[in-house]
Amino acid sequence: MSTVRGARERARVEVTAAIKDEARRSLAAEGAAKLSLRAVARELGMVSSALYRYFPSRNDLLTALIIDAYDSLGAAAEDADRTALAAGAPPRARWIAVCEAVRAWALAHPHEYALVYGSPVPGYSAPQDTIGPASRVANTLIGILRSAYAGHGLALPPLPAGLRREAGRMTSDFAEGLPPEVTAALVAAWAQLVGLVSLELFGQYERVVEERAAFFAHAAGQLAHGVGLPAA
Amino acid sequence: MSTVRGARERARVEVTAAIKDEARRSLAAEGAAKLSLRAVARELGMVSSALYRYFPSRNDLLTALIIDAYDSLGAAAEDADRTALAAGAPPRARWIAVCEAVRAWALAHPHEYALVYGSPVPGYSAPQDTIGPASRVANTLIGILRSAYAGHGLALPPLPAGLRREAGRMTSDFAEGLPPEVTAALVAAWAQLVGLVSLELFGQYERVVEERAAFFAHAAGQLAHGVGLPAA
DNA sequence: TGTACATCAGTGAACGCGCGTTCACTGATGTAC
DNA sequence: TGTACATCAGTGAACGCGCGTTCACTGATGTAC
Repeated sequence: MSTVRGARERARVEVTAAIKDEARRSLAAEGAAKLSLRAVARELGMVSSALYRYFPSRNDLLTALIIDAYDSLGAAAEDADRTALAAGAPPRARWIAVCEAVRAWALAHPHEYALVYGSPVPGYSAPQDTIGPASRVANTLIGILRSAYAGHGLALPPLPAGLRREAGRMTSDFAEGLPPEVTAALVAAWAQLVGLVSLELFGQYERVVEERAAFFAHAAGQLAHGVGLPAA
Repeated sequence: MSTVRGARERARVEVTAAIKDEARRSLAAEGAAKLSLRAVARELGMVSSALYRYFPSRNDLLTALIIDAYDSLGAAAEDADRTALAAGAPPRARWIAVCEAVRAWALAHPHEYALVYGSPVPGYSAPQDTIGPASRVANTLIGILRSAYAGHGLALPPLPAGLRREAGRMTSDFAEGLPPEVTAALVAAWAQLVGLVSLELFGQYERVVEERAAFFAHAAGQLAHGVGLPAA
């Protein structure tokens, strides 16, 4: 009953996937704001109204793409960490591996990256379902810092008075067990990581940075330093 | 001849400004991808074809908005630095003042910020004219580092071998006079600054960072540290 | 100062296009007896 | 195993909308003599 579904159910799964694949292709050509159900249907040889059997509206299709993008990016980050960990890498190397994985995924899926980390799509607001997938990358980074902290500890300067409460709240909200100054540094590093990737991807490195891989590797090392994972 | 223009010329300047103002308003409501000449014209009580007397196409209007946005942001950064300098602030305080000015401008003009630092508008590619205005913020930061370097110097660890050439090239391209490791750190800090502002603005701080001003101030201090401007 | 002409802002209609969504329908697949 | 009915994927037409851009035009402003 749960393994062998009927032809109807199997077809449904396949067509749903085909719609999302085609929508991702359309995303790449036109951007999220111009994602069009009719264009997707046309490309699939269906009539546009048929898509409504699969997604109740354009926004629901967008939501599905966003969740998939977060999940795909999150999986890439988790894989990179798992691989580094299996190779016996210390926390700093794991951190850098995850940063590199995020950048690599973004370069491979620029429009899905823009979908989640670019400017918001006008008229669209992400529903609750995106929250879980959205935090996978951050959780991976938190995991690395947790094990570093459990190992040799993380030495960071104390927080300014004005930020202690907020850092405490953030810690108990999503980074239980870390010292608050590490939590604060982590969030800042995460924002900075996204900044590095976004600027490269959105064309701001034009005429500025040429050797982008080397530059990113250096910056990722600085980020590691910023969260208390200094070199050597 | 150059001071008192005819009624025609004065009208042209005013209508051009009115069109851009209305377009900025429309930007805020719908986003850049949906910026519509017809909607702008409608709002101004003109007929849509009349706009073609002022901008040869939709893309040219977009370009004008982008240049204005870069200029407005650049002016905000420069003002902040001038003010800090006039108050006798040391380089680190000037750096932080400029970062704060960028954030404040972005919060005040979120859609213009998204226009220049958000995901690229599909089907639009920025022409040469945007390059100059685009670099005003970076140039302000470079100026601060130059005077810090001329003063007490800037102590940063040496660059990894793989980045020395690139850092040298960047230095001679746009930061003549700075040590290459400072140039590299500056570019990374600039990307990270944009990341901090973008994430806050694009809604990624939801459920994560609450006391955003305090958090940003702390992060800006870390950025200053990263370019060799440590506290006290 | 007055006249003839050139310039140009703004009009209104049109072209050709694409969009999201609804709805009554057909016909194939699945289910209960 | 066979029949009757329910479910549901996909169709095709339609609604009502908005878009960028072109074009021939009117009428006011500016310029040269």
